[in-house]
Amino acid sequence: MARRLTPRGKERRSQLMAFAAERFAENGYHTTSVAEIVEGLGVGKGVFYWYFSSKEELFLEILKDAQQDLRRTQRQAIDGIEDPVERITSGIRASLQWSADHRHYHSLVQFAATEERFAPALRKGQEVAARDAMRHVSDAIAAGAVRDADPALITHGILGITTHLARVFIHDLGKPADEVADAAVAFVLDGVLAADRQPTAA
Amino acid sequence: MARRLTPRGKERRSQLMAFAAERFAENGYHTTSVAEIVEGLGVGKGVFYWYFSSKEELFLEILKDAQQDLRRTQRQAIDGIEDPVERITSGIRASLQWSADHRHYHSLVQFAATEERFAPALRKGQEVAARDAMRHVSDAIAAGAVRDADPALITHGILGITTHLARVFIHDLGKPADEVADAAVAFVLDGVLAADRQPTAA
DNA sequence: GTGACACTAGACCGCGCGGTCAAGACTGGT
DNA sequence: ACCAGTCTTGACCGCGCGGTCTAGTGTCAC
Repeated sequence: MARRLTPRGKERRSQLMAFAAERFAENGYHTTSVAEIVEGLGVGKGVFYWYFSSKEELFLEILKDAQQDLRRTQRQAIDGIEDPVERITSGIRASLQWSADHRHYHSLVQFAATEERFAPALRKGQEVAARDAMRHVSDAIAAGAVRDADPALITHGILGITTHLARVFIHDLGKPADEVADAAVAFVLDGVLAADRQPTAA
Repeated sequence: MARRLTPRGKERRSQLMAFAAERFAENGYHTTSVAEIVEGLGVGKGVFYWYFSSKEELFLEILKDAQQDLRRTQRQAIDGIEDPVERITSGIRASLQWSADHRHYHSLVQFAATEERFAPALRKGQEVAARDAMRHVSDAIAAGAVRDADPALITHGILGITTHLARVFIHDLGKPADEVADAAVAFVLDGVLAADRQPTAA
């Protein structure tokens, strides 16, 4: 698409994306019709196709936006932190907080993975994120702070814990993000740190 | 539905479920039409609606089947094992092996979670699985083998690692299930075991 | 005030979908 | 041999979808 947009136009576009994201997350992509989206905003169908060339494009745009936003949040969170392990834990905390603040994003991702035409775009963003995280893991291993195992496996173990706990405890059960973050960090560190650990007594 | 089925009928029904599961996983639920399914099997449309009252019912049936099969596999894997920690690790290994043997199931689950009308059925099965696993975690905590934290958090941490590693390394990268299982178990145990652990040296 | 263009409305279109149905073929029990 | 009931065929239906298009209206630069 890419049109010249006045401030008013930008506002409309954002409205459409925000509302559609909510509906997609709630009801699913296919079950949410373009008609439903424009009706929900009380506008005509022409508005939709002025800003997006198709429903598919809208979805991809929402996905891209969310991935960029998460990445920006993570970068800000670890900015200025030197210790690689702290960078990792801060990243985890930031991700979980972001998850709590953008609840519908999870469903969108899950859906995108199930359809051939959305999977590539999704995967691309996730690979970028995984590479970011893996760099810190590798740094931590090099510094002797994390046990010397395949960084890819460690990284994805961390990502797995983080996303799953986000879904179950933040998304579904509504627990506060910081509590879940504490638990996630504890789990990850005790599985990852090479330093000694006190046994919890028998 | 529930019809009286002759052996021939049961065979057809299985064919339909197997083929549909493959197409759903490959292309998505909505993008796979009933017409496509029956054409793929070279039969008429009436066949489909003889065995299933709707496309939706078919999907739920596939989901239920898979969940039952996984659960059966897990039960068999831990049968006769006493030590709760070993039960957990055996469960992890069995799950990952099952994942490798039933690659398309993952996509189905991911999709089911994104649509209001499938989510309940999915969640129900997952809660059963989580409760199963949690019992062993609680046993392990009681035995002093696992550190004394919220069993739900520990359990879901384990499930998160397991499913995520399955998706990335088995599903996407095609690594052998037993290798991934070793890594998953190592990650989980070092994050969970209360017993002493040797530092990996600095 | 006027022209240029960003923006909006909503009737309309064709397609392909999920689902139906009437007619008949196959199969096994008796 | 026959019948009851399982199984199969494929033309058909109506609906609702994504997407189009025309006739506008709002807005701002000059």
